[in-house]
Amino acid sequence: MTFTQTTRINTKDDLRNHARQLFAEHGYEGVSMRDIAAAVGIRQSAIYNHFPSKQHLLVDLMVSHMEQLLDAMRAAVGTSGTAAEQLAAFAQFHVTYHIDQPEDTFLAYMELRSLGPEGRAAIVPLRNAYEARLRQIIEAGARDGVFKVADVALVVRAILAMLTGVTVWFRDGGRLDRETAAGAYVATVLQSVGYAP
Amino acid sequence: MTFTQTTRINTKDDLRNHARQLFAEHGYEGVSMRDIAAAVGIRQSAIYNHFPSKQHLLVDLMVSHMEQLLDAMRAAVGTSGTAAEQLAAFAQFHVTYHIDQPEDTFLAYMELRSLGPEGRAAIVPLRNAYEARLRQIIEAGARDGVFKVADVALVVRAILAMLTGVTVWFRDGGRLDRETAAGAYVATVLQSVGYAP
DNA sequence: GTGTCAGGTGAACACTCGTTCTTGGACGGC
DNA sequence: GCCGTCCAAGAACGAGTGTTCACCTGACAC
Repeated sequence: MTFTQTTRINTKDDLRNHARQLFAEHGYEGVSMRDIAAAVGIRQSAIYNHFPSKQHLLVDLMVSHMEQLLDAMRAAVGTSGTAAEQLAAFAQFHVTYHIDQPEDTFLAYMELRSLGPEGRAAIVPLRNAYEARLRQIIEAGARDGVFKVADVALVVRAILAMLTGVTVWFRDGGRLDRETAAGAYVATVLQSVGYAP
Repeated sequence: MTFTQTTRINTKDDLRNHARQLFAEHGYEGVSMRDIAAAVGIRQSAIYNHFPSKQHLLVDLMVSHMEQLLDAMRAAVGTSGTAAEQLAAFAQFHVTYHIDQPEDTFLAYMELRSLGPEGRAAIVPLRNAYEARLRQIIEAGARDGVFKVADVALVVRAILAMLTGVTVWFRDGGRLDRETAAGAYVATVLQSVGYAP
């Protein structure tokens, strides 16, 4: 008596979505294949028709997130404008993207340690490419003398940590709305590189 | 034939130290009582002579860390000096403390979600007290007009996230030494609140 | 109608998990 | 010498882990 077996539309995407949410909430190690299956409404064994292992599921989630993040960032920041404009666009993008996709981004920054060597090898270049774009902007501003930074690599990491931290406290319906929060981060980032308009 | 049974000096501290390191490396869920016991050189069952449960071990670690952090911060920052001086002292302290105790601090910021309600109830007030001190400093600087901040609560969280991020990349023997890194963070933090000396 | 097949099921595998319990040796106080 | 305390060992508990496998079923192509 297996009724709804054929009413499923896209089990693979359902698995991705529920796994993303559960991993973000309890951590990779804290979620079992049975938990994920139960959330989707199938049995644990059926997951293996879509993903060869739990680890592959995690890597799939993290890689696709990083690719989307990278593409979206490049589209949002562009290549024209001053260093200050690009930095503002970058900060604005990073904060709003992280507000809109808190689970994905939380996962990407927290579960690197749950990745095996092959998974890490897939993620690290994508992260580096993302960081490299910010580094480019900071370097351009420093070269032009509009930014004052003590150490470029350190400031790049400091800015990313500062912006990503938005996921920890931001809640829809809280004291600040998306735009106000993003604006405050943009202003803080611009000040942090010593930009005086 | 249990030879070394009595040669143990302080098993409880050994447990704390090894558990701290293992939790920081693999996450709370990723470490078993057997792992911890093996690291210390005893059997799993002997752990329960010192801690009533794995959860209590985690709470012990996190609470004692937060208490030490809070005490050390208050000693380092003091209560005299201008807002800028206090902020510089705070940033300097936070970075060097996190560089020196990376496991403790990583744990404290990552494993809140592994805490049960009673553990969370013990930690949250300590975290709040720590944040509150930084908030005090920022507010004083903003009141005096030497700091320009878009939103005090947001900037407090932004600064903490930025500074805590040092644990992700800093390695002893790397390109930057402790003092250089801490100095760069101090400069970046002061700029981020719009302080112009 | 019949064959193919993606995608379900349920049972089972071999572990590992946190925790409990009984046992026994070493030790300081009396 | 004896006793209570501390703290270790080792076996066992029931439950949960990721994964595999044989089997079944509904939908679609021809």
